[in-house]
Amino acid sequence: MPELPEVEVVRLGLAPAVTGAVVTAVDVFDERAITRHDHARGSFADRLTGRRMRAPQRRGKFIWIPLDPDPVVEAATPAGDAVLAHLGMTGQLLLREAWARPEDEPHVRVRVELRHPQAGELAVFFRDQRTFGSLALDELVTTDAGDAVPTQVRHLARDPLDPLFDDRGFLAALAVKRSAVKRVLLDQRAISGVGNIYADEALWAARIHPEQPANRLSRAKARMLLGEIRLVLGKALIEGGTSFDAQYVNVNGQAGYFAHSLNAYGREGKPCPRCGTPIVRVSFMNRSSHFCPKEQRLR
DNA sequence: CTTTCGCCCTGAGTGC
DNA sequence: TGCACTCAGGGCGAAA
Repeated sequence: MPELPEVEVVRLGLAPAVTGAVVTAVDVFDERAITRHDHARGSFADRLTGRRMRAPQRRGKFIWIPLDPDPVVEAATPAGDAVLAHLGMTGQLLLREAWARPEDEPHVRVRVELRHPQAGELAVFFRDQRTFGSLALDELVTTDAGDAVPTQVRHLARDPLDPLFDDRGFLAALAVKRSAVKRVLLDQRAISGVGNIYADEALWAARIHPEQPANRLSRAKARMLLGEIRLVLGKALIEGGTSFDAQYVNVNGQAGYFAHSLNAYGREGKPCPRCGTPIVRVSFMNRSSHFCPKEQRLR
């Protein structure tokens, strides 16, 4: 459920607490929470303990926190390394007092204890009900544009809120692909950060049927779609993200408000806010698509 | 190469 | 009340 806006809210919340902090202890309570980690180079806890964190970064739905160079294995990782996090469906990164007990709340998979030069001792809890999320220590690699990203993020396209997002490249990808336009929106190699909720919302705003073949969109329509993607992601970010239940929350455990602003997603049978036609839900790619059957026609 | 499919997982909700 | 079943879906790797 956490898509770009939710993940960005988490990154912004994490930043003041972790930037400059030193990891004093790492407890992994459930190994499934670190399935992204490559154990061949050492355990997650061993590699993270003692390291100093820099400012958190994000691309698409991935967050990472670059670390100051490790004095022990400096040569092995020329661009450095980082703690990488993907929240999956139900992952949460929560700021806690250092004395807070992980066993007092459900699904705490990992606890990272920090000492911050100003804020002092604190802890970050990684909670994850469905364990689709994961943490890892990952190597950074330098991209063509000169920025350093974890190896697991390398294959992702930039996200539409990234100033270096390749508008022309994305439009070209749409123009070439015969698959459903929604499939392209969910393909993180074409555009990252968009998930089921914001794909449905952007398609509704642009009046495009989710199963319209991407290459059948006019250039103008495709450009409008990209604009609506940026618009809906930006609005959701300002509202603190979309929360349906207690699953998505910021680092302080608070829900976002954007669920009230959804026009299509999760509104099956309810009137389209523009024309009143009941929103329909159809099965698509093992998930659901919600759209207005009157305004979003398959051509 | 593209596209599809199955798997990972838990708790809320539904139907009988 | 209880039990079986369905659903939510991001990422990834295997299969077609």
